[in-house]
Amino acid sequence: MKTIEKYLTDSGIKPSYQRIRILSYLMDKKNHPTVEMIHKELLHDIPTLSKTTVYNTLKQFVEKGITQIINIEDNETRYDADISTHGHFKCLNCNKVYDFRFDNNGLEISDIEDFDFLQTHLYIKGICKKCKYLLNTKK
Amino acid sequence: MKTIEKYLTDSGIKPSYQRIRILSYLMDKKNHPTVEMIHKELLHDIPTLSKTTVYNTLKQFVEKGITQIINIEDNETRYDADISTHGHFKCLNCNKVYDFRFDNNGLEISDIEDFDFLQTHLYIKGICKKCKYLLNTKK
DNA sequence: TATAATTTTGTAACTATTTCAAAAATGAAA
DNA sequence: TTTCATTTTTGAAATAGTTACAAAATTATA
Repeated sequence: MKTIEKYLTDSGIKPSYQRIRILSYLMDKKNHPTVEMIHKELLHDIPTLSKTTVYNTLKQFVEKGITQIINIEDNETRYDADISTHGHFKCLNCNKVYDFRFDNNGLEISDIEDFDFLQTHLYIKGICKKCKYLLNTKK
Repeated sequence: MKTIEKYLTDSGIKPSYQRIRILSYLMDKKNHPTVEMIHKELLHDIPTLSKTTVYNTLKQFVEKGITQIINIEDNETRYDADISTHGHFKCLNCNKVYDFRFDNNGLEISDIEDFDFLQTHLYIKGICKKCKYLLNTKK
């Protein structure tokens, strides 16, 4: 069995064609896509693919813990098959979402000492390196 | 002039009755409300208050920098008049959103070294102290 | 007081997401 | 293979949060 099929099976998800393709998309592109983006892109290869399937599949991936939700946008949800602890940077100029690593241990937190932490989401917004130089040369 | 009116004026916002009431609500309750919550609550005192006004007012508050958006929920936007750098903890059991302080300097970030940071949002989800004990005693 | 500018309101439109039942595909048993 | 049961996908309709917009109401200005 292929790696991606085994990964689904091991996560308790039957590896249907649609599920394989959606997970592959997430893993290959690493672009933190919206449902819209996934659906639009895969429609080229799977003309019958419905948006509901994309929604259902992603919900299942999240429940089974192989995909995480990114709420860096105000209006729509993005998805990430990289479930390791990492942060997301959104450039307010080009709107691209970048991954970044951060040290969870160095983080000094007050006021919620005896709470149980299950998920940590770190979002930073600003201007990315590319846009910074681009905007500077424009002056 | 009252403090809250002066705060609005200083921020470049004309202190209309609705705006004063909405900002007061945010500052007094400190409950990271949704538009729905603000509207429902203030409707008791201002029966003509429209949801559009709440939306417009909050949008203006965010633009003028006296309110920040909290995207800890998947579906709806929450608002916070505390614009100091602080994190938000959401209890997955009771759904309450807690504030917490964290040391921004201790945060070691890789991969996005030359990026300009404008906003930092730290969201943690898990089980709060209250629910933790409550769930334990239930066993 | 009359007029202009601003603010609020309510309806309609829009968009992301969910619900749900029928159709299609898959799996198991005979 | 054929039949029946189960699972998955699909598409249409419903729902919910948000925005657009023009009319009404309020406030500021001359």
